[in-house]
Amino acid sequence: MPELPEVETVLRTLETQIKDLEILDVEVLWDNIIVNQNAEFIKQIQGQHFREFQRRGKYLLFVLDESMLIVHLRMEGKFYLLDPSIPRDKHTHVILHLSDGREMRYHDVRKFGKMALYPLRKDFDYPMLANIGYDAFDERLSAEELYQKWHKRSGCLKQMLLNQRFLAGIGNIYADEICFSCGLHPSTPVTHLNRADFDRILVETRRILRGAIKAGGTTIRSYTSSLGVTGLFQLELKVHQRSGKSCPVCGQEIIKMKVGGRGTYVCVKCQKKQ
DNA sequence: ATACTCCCCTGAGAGC
DNA sequence: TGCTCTCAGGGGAGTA
Repeated sequence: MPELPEVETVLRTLETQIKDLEILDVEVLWDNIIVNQNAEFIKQIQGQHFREFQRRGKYLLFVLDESMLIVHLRMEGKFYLLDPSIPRDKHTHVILHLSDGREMRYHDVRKFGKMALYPLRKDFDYPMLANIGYDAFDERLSAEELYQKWHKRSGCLKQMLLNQRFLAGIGNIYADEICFSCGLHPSTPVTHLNRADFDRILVETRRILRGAIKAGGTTIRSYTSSLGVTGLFQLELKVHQRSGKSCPVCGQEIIKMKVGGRGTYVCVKCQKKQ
């Protein structure tokens, strides 16, 4: 699943490919991908150009001339830039016809992805972003604030990392890696974490996400090469999807368990529950 | 306000 | 071999 590093990779790759191109026309082949009214979406987006490329958490933000196009890839959303002569496959749901003659195709096996178009505004108060907090790299986000907001809440560490309301961008893969890197068991109740733990969590979160961006993201079944870009961070994963293999630190066998209803990988020797 | 559950979808893998 | 069943998974909507 594309998380912050994969979304960042997709965004930067697209920027080199489609910046300042015009959207001539749009075909929507599966209505539920579009959040607002289809007819409106198609009418408004025609004739606009891709001007700026931004990201907030796992959301892609495309600044057009007069609108903001916001996309969430969810589980398996991908963009392909292809020549129109290449046959469309059955998982292609939205097609933007670009002024350089190529098609920008939104491809999504699960059809979970979403895109919406809103009039451009400076305050970023778009409905689709209403429930997400600071991006993990936002300088305004501090361990102190995270601590204040979280340390009295119910739930465990992994649930906190996956919650996008305060800290946005982490998904299942990086949540596991962050927990491991901090030496904390993912099911540790948040109330058991102290102020120093929050410092470490935020530092490790940023370190791991930065490393993953540098590697071009993680390529697993649900996130494979989009736009010809294949991430390599899967080679650096320490616990995620490594059940049965040995912990790179202590050699203990990594186990898979459920935490907060999510498949979770953990080294129970390095990650003691607190 | 917070905390659950359901729902959207399809393909992979298990079980028979 | 081939069918049917179960499950994963981000996040919004609805409900307690």
